[in-house]
Amino acid sequence: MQNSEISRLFDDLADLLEIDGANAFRLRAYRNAARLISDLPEPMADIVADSERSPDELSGIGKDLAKKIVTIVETGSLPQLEEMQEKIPAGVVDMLRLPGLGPKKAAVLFHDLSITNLDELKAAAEQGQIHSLKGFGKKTETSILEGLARAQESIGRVFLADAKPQADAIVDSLAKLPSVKQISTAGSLRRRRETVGDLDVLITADDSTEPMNALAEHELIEQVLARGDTKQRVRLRSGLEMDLRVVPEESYGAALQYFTGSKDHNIVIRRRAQDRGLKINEYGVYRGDESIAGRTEEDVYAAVDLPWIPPELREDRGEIERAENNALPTLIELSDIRGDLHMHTTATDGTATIAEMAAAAKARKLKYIAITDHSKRVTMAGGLDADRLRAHWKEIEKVNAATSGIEILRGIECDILEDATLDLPDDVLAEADWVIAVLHYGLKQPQAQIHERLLTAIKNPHVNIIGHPTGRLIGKRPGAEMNISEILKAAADHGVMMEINAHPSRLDLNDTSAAAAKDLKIPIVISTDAHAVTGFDVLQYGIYQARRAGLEKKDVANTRTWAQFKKLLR
DNA sequence: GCCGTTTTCGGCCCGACTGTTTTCAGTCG
Repeated sequence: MQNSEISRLFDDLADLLEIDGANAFRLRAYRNAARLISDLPEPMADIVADSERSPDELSGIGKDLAKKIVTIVETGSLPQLEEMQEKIPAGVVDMLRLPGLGPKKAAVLFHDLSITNLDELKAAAEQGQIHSLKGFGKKTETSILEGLARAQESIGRVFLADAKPQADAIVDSLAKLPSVKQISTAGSLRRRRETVGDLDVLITADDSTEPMNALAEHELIEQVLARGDTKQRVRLRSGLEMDLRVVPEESYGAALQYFTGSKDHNIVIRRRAQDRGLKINEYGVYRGDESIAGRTEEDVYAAVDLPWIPPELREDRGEIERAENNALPTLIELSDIRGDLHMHTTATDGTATIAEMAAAAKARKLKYIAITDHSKRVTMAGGLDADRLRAHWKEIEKVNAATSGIEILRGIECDILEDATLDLPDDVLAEADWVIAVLHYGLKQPQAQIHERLLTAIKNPHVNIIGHPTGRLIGKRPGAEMNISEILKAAADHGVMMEINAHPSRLDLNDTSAAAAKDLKIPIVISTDAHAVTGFDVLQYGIYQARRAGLEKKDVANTRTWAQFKKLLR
């Protein structure tokens, strides 16, 4: 039982208890425990197995939660959760994903209208049954329908960061089988799209029996949905579905190219083949009946006179023309990154101290970090006013002086307020090493107002970068309305950098906007926004997004040393 | 639910906004 799975059970239970109207502090205890467990650097199962130790040695875990954790580790399930699931249908929990619907409203819809899933919710909203409920109105009804429309687009898609570890675990175990020669993921996961609909895995093997049996029995697999000689479809415990394809060695490259996509990219490639009197399918490249390529992807691309194209670029967004002109970028790698310039500590809503974050960053071979806690507007996080910020900076200086091997910079994540002023005065911002300006609130304002806010920040001489520029949360919230290219032009004019926030639910800027920023020669900074020492782990997903944008090492400012980086600051 | 303790139960980060209401509950971060 993984920490993430234990954490998930507590989060699920908290959702259900919330709809059930449980005490808010009890919920907090469950959610704290869930976060604590998922951030825990060692497996909870190890603590349970150790007779000298118990989960309640962790602050935030008491006798009751410790008992539940032991139950989960030993039996794989939590009786209280199952009881609650009997009481409240899963579809009611789904309603919480819609913006504007929280636990109280979901409970009213469930109890008063007997709505148990999103389909029934849609029908009720369309029939106008909702606006007459107490506490609801016309606007709520409309926003429910809008939220449902958006939720349906992203249904079944999960964050790359959730899908990839599962795919990797399966690939790793299948790769160890004696009969398996080659193995790779394909599809949107291989292209590192920010969300993934299902998993595709390709193998070459002498015989499909062993890998298919092994997959059927893999601990992550819940059910085999279909099985033939060359293709098996399974459902994972997480709900994701996966196709395993067994192909002959002479077709591996062709199949990998075919199943990696994207569809649009492949259409252009196949058209090139036609122009050359060739035919490409998942088995190979053919001239008439004769196979002329297919063993490797390089061979397939070479057959249409192209160099191999990195999967992240295969979206028919100009990569084929670039390949033809030998102008493909050398994409940035995780190991190119030298510093991380966005993170939080216990001063606001982080879980680790300055020193702990610095040590964790150093262990990841980073040479510099900026501590960028929240400004005072973010009250829930205990955001810093000028006095507390200056005291915090003193503390950072102290830790920096006492630490070797990594430079710790004094930063701030300063809110751009709804009235287009900054949350801290200029004389304070002027003292910082690094100022990130961000929108957190009022994201629904009209575009003109959003622009005014962003332009105010961009024009402020102390602002170095705009953090998570759109404020989107993938699959949940679309981000503020803006003309991003206009904002980027202003940033380019004023020497303001742009962030790719690496958090899997943000990845903001997205791939296309980051590519646009590159075209304007805006230095891009890939940041983790870490709120815990484990928060640095998401850096990889920021790199994937940057690769999809075609970014090279030189396009990303935090691949430089801090001394070099400083020269980019205005 | 947890914690700390004045060892038995009270306190636990909360301010702004929205849409509802006509003084505020629910949602958000």
